[in-house]
Amino acid sequence: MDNSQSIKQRTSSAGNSPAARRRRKFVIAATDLFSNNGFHETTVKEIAEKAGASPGLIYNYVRDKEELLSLAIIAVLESYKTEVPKAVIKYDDPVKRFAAALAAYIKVVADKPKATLLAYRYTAILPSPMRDQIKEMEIETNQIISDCITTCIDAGYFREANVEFVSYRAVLLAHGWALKSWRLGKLHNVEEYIEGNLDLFLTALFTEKGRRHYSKLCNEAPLGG
Amino acid sequence: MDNSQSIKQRTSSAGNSPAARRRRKFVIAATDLFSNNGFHETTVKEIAEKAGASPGLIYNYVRDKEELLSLAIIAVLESYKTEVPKAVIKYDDPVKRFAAALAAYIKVVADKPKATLLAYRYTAILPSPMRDQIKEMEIETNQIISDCITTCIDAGYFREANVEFVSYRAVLLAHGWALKSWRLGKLHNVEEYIEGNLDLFLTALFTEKGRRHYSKLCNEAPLGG
DNA sequence: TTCTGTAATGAATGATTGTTCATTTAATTT
DNA sequence: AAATTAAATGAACAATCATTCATTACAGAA
Repeated sequence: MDNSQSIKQRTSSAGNSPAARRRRKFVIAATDLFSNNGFHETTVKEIAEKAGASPGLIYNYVRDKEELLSLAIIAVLESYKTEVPKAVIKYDDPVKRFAAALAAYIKVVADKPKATLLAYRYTAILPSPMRDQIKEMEIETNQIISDCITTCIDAGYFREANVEFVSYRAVLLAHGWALKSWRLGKLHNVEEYIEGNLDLFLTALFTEKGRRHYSKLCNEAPLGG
Repeated sequence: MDNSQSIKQRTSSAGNSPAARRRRKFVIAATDLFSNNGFHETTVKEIAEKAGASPGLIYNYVRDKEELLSLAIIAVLESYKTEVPKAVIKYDDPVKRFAAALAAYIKVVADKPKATLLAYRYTAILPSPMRDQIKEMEIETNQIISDCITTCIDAGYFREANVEFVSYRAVLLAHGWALKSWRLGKLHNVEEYIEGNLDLFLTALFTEKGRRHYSKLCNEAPLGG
């Protein structure tokens, strides 16, 4: 009868009420099943089972199956947007910041590769406003990397370049870790992948000044962390 | 009653019999619909309509809906495997060959970005033997690029590097053109994208000898084809 | 304990859709 | 023309699931 009342809390993911916690349980279960078996191949019943509840109950916390997908994908993007800045603020040096951002991004992806794939596979089926929100979040994370690059250029460490463009490639290669695993199987470990990509970008972008600056940095304290 | 007889030709895509042509019509219609609306969102009826036939007829040419998906994805990978070598054999110079391979790959992707996305989104739902075949085809195309890089290294133009690793990144960035369009919208044209990526790899990989060699090449005749 | 509102259940519903197959149409042969 | 084979149709079938809702279990208040 009354529509909007029965849905407990429509806040995106925050909150610690019992309602919010139960809701999160459903999202987690759904994420897991969607990631492993695909969205269309997963039934609501299975999600309920995995969350230790009955199928009907899900509809008290979520409008429909699709909303679970939205929430799952948004959680992934949120983890990018949280983890990358957290890594960046630890450093002052522009080059270190860039390196930390790239490394952090790859690590988040590597931590839950299936989740990244989920976003890749299913963003397209979401209704357009939701897609826009997701795109917005992507761009925000990209911006963090862009800023790092811009700072490096301003400091004279990186040569002039289309920043937006370079950062897009960095992000793509980060996602690449997840895309790789099922396309070509496991070839390397994450550390190697991070190092290889960092090397690629730095070698391509450094000015002479940047190169000297960097080798001095490396002698002082090894990168990574 | 008799199963295997009524299916006209189970050959992958070749043949010019009327049967093969009709079969291809279905695959083309399916590819278009799957690409634009998604596999699960497309009904067999729609495919039939688009192909100008009745739903029942499809099953004379194809085992099931899923086989249409297989054929669609395989067609994409086949176009990679055909176009890239075609571009490479036009050149003798190792660096030019690498450049041509990368450019060709990006161009095929850019020509049918939706098709590339199709492969990304739906390979996972295919049965494992089909997935393996697709993976095999991927690797074969990768190998072409790997070979280019190895030749460059042997000639002393590129520095030592993990070849498999570098070629994977090249492929990923090629696919990136398709992945980009719907994630971040259109930022650049393909030509810029090709040039930017080429620049990235060459700057990162060149030895001093390679750099000199390349600038000599560029003065003789501008790259690209 | 009794009452009351909320949480939870899970069988029933209804809509969708891949697939089949009895039937018709067309093409080819005799 | 008649007979035979192949191609094509599309209504009907069967299975699947997302979603609903009548019903039950529960929690706290009076």
